[in-house]
Amino acid sequence: MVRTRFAPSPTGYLHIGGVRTALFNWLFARRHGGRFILRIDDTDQERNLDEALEPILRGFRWLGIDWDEGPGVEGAHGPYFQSRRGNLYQEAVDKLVEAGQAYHDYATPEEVQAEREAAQAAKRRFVYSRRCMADTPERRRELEAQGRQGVVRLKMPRDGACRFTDAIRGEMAFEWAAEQDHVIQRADGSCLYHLASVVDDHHMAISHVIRAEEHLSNTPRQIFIARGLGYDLPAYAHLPFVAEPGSRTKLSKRKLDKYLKHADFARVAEHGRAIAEALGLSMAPETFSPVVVDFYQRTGYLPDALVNALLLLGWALDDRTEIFTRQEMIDAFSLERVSKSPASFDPRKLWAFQSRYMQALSVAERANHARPFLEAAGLLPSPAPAEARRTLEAVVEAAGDRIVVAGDILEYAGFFMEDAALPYDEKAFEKRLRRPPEAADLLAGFRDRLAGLEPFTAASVEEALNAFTAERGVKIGQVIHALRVALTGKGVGFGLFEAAAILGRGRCVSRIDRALARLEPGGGSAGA
RNA sequence: GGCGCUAUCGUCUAGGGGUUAGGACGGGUGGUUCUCAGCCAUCAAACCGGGGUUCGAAUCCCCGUAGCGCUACCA
Repeated sequence: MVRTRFAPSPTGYLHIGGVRTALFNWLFARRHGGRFILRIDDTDQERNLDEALEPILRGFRWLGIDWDEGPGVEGAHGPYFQSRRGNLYQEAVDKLVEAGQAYHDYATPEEVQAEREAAQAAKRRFVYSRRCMADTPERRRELEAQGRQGVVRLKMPRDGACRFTDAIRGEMAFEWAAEQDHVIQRADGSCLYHLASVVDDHHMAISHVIRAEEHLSNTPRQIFIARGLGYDLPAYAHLPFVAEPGSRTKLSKRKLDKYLKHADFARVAEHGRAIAEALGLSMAPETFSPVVVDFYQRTGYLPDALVNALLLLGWALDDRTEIFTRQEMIDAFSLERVSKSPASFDPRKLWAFQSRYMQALSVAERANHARPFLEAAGLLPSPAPAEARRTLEAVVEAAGDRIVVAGDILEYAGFFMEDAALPYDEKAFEKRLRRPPEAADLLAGFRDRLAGLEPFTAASVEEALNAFTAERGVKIGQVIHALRVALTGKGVGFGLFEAAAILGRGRCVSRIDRALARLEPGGGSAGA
């Protein structure tokens, strides 16, 4: 039975690199009919657990990465919170000490550090002298009588090598002597990560440990612990890092400001921020970032697009397949095809996936994705009346592939506003209405045509405009750009005739009148 | 400092003793449209360096170099 796991710390946000690791674990479990376990690494019990965990679970749910055991899904191997498994760790520590694979040690951190520095100065590898090792009760009492605090250290072998097979990197060999006598239990009785991780993996019957490359060098000490406890070893697979955009450095959640200097990242972040602002959300910059899953959820990306992009970060099927449905990726996934070198996360490539996935949806589906954004912005009541829904679908259809993420609907907010509330892009207003001397006259003339136009459709408006420009002997561009600004407030947008048809005769006339009034001396040109 | 992992276009990658080194993103140019987006066509762009093995190396081996990781009473 294949059983894989992902063990996030409750940090308050789900990081894109972590999701990639979780995804590969999930895919591997699903591929082999196994189970995917979510285990919460909450040994630092400093913050409010629920508050710190919720965004992580929400992110996984949104992405469709479901867990078979973990928070909210009880199984035979719980509890799934490390903070509640202390008894198992203590048991393991005792067993290791009893078996002579670990020992109580009473050296102060300063004493150990001094040895470490001496070794470095001599350009030797550091090997602890075990000067304060206490392997008998008498020795323990003696050292404790000196007022020393004890920890438990691993008694690592000092000869030979640790060999294991990594499913991605092949045969590995590490000199045992390079390993430290790592502390597994602190003076206060709490246990450290490596011990807890090995114990939990065993008790949760994890068959494949699939994790990031940073743990490759940690594997020997974990194997030592597992063997000391008499556990069967899981299979290991060490994934390449997810690196920063445009670099080979490990992606870190701490360095948002640095990523924002990268042009591609900045662009995506800026786009997301504009959507958040249109929604009136005040987002904390440290979590509203393109390295955090929440960013994509809030700006209206499709989970399938994000998952697809993440899939290709360190894995490829062949020389051309890029688009995978969830089932296709489950069927195709294998550890053998995971690459060994770090992959840097490219938000522009994700954007391209998003664009493709969005365009593959029907108008009704895209409208469904977009509607919550208009509601959140206060532009559409919830539930929306039938007429508003028709307008929404018409806008979505006309906008076509201009709506890449669902939040892009807010670019078309003007269609959902009162005429009197329509904001103008001042530069466009200046260029298309104020500066061309004939603009006001042409617009006024065409307004009267529209006022009597029947029926009022995209085709009839186009016909009317063609007739009008022919009569006046002007080019179509002399009217159309001015009209666009008058109707939508913007200099760019989708087809103008479609825009007019969506607004309808009354609103078109009203918006033209408002723009014309604004053109007159003293006509609301303040701030221009 | 020690130990380890890694190295193909700017980015993600395919290939893996003989290839015009393939695809995608991004970029350039031309076309189409009322603007924008798109779409179509087209172009540029890579095997880290040095040695070896071999008839032949980007591919195998060694050495460098670089990046990253581990070297914590962090995870």
